[in-house]
Amino acid sequence: MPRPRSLSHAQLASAALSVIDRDGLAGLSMRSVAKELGMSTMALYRYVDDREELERLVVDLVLGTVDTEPPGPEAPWQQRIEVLMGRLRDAVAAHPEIVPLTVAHRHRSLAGLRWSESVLGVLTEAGFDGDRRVIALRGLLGYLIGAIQLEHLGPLSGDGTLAIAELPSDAFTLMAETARHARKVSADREFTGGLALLLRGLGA
Amino acid sequence: MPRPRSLSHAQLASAALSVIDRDGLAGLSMRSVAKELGMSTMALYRYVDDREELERLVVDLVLGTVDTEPPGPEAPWQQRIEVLMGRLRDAVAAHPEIVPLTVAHRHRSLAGLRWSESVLGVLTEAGFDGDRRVIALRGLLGYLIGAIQLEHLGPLSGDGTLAIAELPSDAFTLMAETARHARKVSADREFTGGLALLLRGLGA
DNA sequence: CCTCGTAGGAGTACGGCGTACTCTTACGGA
DNA sequence: TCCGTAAGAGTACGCCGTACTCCTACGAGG
Repeated sequence: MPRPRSLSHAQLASAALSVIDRDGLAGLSMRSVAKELGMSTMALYRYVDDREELERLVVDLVLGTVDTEPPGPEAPWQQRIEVLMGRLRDAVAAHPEIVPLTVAHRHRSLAGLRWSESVLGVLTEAGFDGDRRVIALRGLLGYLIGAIQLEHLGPLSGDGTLAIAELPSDAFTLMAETARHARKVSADREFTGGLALLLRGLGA
Repeated sequence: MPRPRSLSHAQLASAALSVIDRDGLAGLSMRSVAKELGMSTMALYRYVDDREELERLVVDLVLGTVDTEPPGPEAPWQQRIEVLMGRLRDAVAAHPEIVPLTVAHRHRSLAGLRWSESVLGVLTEAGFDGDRRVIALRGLLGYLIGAIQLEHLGPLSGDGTLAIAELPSDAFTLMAETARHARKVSADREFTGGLALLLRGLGA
């Protein structure tokens, strides 16, 4: 057969990721990625059906870096899950701009599914099955997605905390007070603290 | 002063919401909203700085419908919070297409802040303060945002469950099994089940 | 070694988007 | 009645994703 492909999906994805890291998610376009690769815009369509598939490749690239091997089985299951959750959070935190992409394409990413499978493995070994296991996984996933977005797209912590602290404070007494206090709580402690609540609930 | 405004922000927002309900979020544009109102595209900019502000108005309109009055103080605080969470979930569920908008503009919506203030009120009456209260609010908010997105934008429940059930099942044994089982768990039970975990953790 | 089919890649073009800018028009106070 | 002001229309620009056409470089079969 003629003309072997000169580009792998991984190269394409990492070019897109470079664009995102440099110019933000808003800077991502078929044109900008093509320029990054030194080829014409339309040539990208030899490798990808549409922009959505390109985005999925980026998500796969990032989620592919997380180690899905469940941590040592001698540890308590709560801690094993905490490690898995933390690894995914860290991988996304390395490229915060892709947060909206991970949310949109999570369920179509093989790497993401591998991670879920791993979490399910730990849950199963801990004795979860049936409805309880479904609810546990969904609860963890929901918290993970929501917490990551709170962390990277908005207050309480981060810039937004300041905005809230400037509200008409007679109508939002508690919000103002909490926002002020939140500035002293690190994103790490917020994440693991919330997760600990969930895990404690799972254990009861 | 001349030419009183012929449109209120609420009218503008509800026109935009009509477009979204009819044509989906992808159908929302300055042009489509202007057409809905029978006016020129650029006239919208007399009422709104840019598209982002229009989106924020839509979020405010929807979140404005939730009753933020905390339920009766005689009830246990877990139940009071569950009611508040449920009300917000229901309001969003009435217009599922706006989910991405609520996530993006949540922290700039007055109605959203009112809701948070109300949750903080319940938490405070339940004895939470300082770091614990920050973490409780963030945990609840994170779960709420994540769970709503899971519910409306992807698997496990919904169409995606089927997609997962068709995976190479030797590599994703647990995912396939869980997805199959998840079809028998209603979205309602998933949401309240996960929330119950969080609330149980808060109570310990 | 040559040739030919195939797939890679370039170029052009279209419709849609957000929005900056200019011009016209309808109103309310003096 | 007239005038200042803001409402609204219209036009245009530079992006976007992508459909389509054309040219070109390659590798296998003779």
